[in-house]
Amino acid sequence: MRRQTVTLKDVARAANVSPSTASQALSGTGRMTEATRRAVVEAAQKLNYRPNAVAQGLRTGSVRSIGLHHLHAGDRFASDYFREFVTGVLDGTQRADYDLTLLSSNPQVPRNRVPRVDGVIIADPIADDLRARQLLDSGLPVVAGEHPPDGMPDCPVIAADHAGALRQILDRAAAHGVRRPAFVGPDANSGWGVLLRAEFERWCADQGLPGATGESRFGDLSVAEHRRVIGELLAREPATDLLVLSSEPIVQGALTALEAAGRRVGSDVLLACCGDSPTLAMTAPPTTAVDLHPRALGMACAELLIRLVEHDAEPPEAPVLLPAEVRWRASLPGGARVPLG
Amino acid sequence: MRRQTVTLKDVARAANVSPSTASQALSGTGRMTEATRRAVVEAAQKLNYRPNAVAQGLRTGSVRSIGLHHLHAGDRFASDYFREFVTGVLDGTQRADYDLTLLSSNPQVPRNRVPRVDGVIIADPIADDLRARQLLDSGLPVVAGEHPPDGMPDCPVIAADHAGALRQILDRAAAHGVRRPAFVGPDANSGWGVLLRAEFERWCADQGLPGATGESRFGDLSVAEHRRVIGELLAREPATDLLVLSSEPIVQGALTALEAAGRRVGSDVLLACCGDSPTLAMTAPPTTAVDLHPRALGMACAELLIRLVEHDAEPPEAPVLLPAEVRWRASLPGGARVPLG
DNA sequence: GGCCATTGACGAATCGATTTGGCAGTCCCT
DNA sequence: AGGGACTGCCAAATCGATTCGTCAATGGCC
Repeated sequence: MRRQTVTLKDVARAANVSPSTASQALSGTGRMTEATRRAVVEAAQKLNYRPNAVAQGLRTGSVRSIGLHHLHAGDRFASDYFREFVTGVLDGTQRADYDLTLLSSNPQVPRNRVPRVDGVIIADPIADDLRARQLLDSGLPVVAGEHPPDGMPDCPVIAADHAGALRQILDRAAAHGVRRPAFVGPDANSGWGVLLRAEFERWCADQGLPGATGESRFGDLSVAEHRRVIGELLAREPATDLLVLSSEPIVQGALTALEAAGRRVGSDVLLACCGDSPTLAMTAPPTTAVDLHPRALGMACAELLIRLVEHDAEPPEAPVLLPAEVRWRASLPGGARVPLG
Repeated sequence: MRRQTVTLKDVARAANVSPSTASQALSGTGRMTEATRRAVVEAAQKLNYRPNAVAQGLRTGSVRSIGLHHLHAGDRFASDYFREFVTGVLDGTQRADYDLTLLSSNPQVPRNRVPRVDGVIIADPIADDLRARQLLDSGLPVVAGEHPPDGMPDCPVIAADHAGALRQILDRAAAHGVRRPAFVGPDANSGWGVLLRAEFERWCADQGLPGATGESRFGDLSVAEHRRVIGELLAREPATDLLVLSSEPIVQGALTALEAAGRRVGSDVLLACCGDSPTLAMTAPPTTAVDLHPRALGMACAELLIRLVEHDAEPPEAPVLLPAEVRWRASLPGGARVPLG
C-alpha cells in the first residue's frame, strides 16, 4: 500500500509540539501562542505537508466530493443534454470547491461499497437501475435531476417544466388547426417519458381530440429503430398532422420516416421535440424544440445537494420546477398560423 | 457529521463474533468454520451492511477512484476532443470498477488537501497551471494525456502522434505545390503547441521553404480573436498558400479571415487542422484534419494509470505515441494534385 | 499420558487526521 | 496566602475498517 509521505505527526515532531496542537495550529482553532502557531505552519510548509483527505474524510464525515450517477454515463456524453447537465453540475460543485465523482455505473452489477461522496445527484433516474436504487437506500443525501419513475423511493427532485412547455406547443399546434396529434416517447422506465405522455393525453382529452402515441425503447439512440416506430405510427394513423417527440435522436428517425411517407414537415405535418439540441436548429426545416436549460438544471442540483449536505437543510417537499423555453422554428412556427394539409 | 448507519461492529455484534472475524468472513480471508462465515454474511445482509469506502481507503491505501485534472474542465466539455477523451477515460475506469473524480480545477487557487484518489490523469497539461504542478509533486501516480510543456516535472505520457500526422499533411501539401506554408497554434504554454510548431519549422527547414507562424492564446475559443490573428498573418504574408491550424476553433476564424481576404480555400490556399471535430466535415469546403482518436487516448491513459496503481508497474520511459489519422477533405485533398494559385 | 500441529476466533495495532477534556502554570485580586 | 480565571499545550478517544500475532481448544500420534 502507498503510504503518505509527510503526515501531521511529522509536522508536529518538526515543530516540537504534539499532533493535536499541530492540527489546531493549521486549522486556526485551539489556544496557543502566535509563536507556536507560526512554528507549526512553517514546519508544514518546509516539509510540504498536505493533509490526507481520506483521513480527514473518515474523521469529519465529509470528503468534499459529490457523486454523479447516470445510467451508462459512458455512452451518454454523446448527448448534448447530458453534457450540458454535467457542465452545470461541475460549475456548481467547483464553485463550492467540491470534486465531482462520476460513479461507476454498470446497472447490472450492484455495488458493494458505499461511495466516498457526501451526496449523490442522480441524473435522469430510470426505473430498473439497481445502482440508483442502492444509492437511494444508502442513507446518503440524494437529489434527482428529473422526475424519478413511479416505484422509486422518494427524494428531492429538480426538473424542467416539461408539462408547461408541452402545453405551449400543443396549444400553438391547435391554433394552427391540428386535429390528429401524436406523441412518441420512451416507455415507462423513464419518469420523464411517463410525465410527457400523461400530459399529452390529458391535453387531448381536454380538447376532445384523439391522441395517438408510440413508444421508443428508452436509451435506444439508433435512427433506424426510431424510424421504424414512427413509420408504424404513420401507417396506423395516416391522418397524423402533429408529431411531438420526446428527444432529439427520435427526430432524425421521424424526418426519415416522414420523407419516406411523402409528408412535408412544417406544412403537411407539424413537428416538435421536447428537448433541444444544436442539431435541431440545423434540420431541414429547423425543428421547434424545448430548451430545457440542462446547464441551469445541473447547477441547481449541485447547489441544492451541497446545501443539504452542509447545513442539513430541509429538502423541498415538492419537485422544484425550472422554466423551460420553447424555441419556435419552421417545423411548428410560433408566429402566424400556417395552413395545414 | 453524518454517521454511518450500519458498521462492521454492528454486523459482528449481530453475528456474535468479533469485528476482526466479521471482516475476515466478509472478505473471504482468515480461518473459521463455514457456519461462522455464513452467520456473518447473513447478518450483514439482514442489516443491509455496506462497508464505508473512506475507512477502507484509509486502511488499505486505495480508494478505487482515479482523478482527472483538466484546466477549466467546466468550460471544456464544449470541446469535442475533451468530451471524447473523458468518455474514453470513463470507459477505462469503469471497466476496472474505478470511479472517476473530476478534480476541482481553479488554476489560480492551489489546493490544500491531497485528493482522495489513487492516481491522476492530467489531460492536456498547461505550463502555468498551479494545480497540475501540485499533483505532480504530490507523490500520487500521474499519467499525462498529451505532452507536458517544458519545465514541468517528468511523468509518464501518452500522446497522439501529432508530428507524424503533421508531416503527412505537409508532404501532401508540398506535392500540391505549396511554397509558402504558415502555421498558427497556441503559445508556449501548451506542450502540444510547441511540439507542432517545432515540427513545422523543422519540416520547412528541411524543404528549404520559408515558414510563417502565428500565435493564438491558448484556451481562447473566440472566433473574432482567431480571425484577427489570421488576418494579421495574411497581411504580413500575402503569398501564403497553406494554413496549418492547431485546433478546430481557429478554423472558424481562419475561414472568415480568408473569405474577407478574397482567398478561396482548397484552390488559392490549402487548409488543414491538427485536430478533427464533426464540424470540420461540415465547413465549406470540408476541412482536412487529423483524427487524434481522443477516446482511445483517454482509455489508454486510464489503463496505464490503473496498471501503475495496482501493480506498481514500471512506467514507460518514453512517451507512448498513439497513431493519428489524417482525414483528407476538400480543403487539402489527399488524392490527385490540385492546381494551386 | 505427553507432545506437537492445527484450527477457530479474537485483541490490539494501524491508517492519518480531529476534537474533547483536563492538567499544570501564570496572573490577578482580595 | 489562597482562590478563581485564564492560558498554553497535550493525551487519549474517535472515525470504520484491515491485519498480524496470539491463544485456547481440539486432534492425532507415538
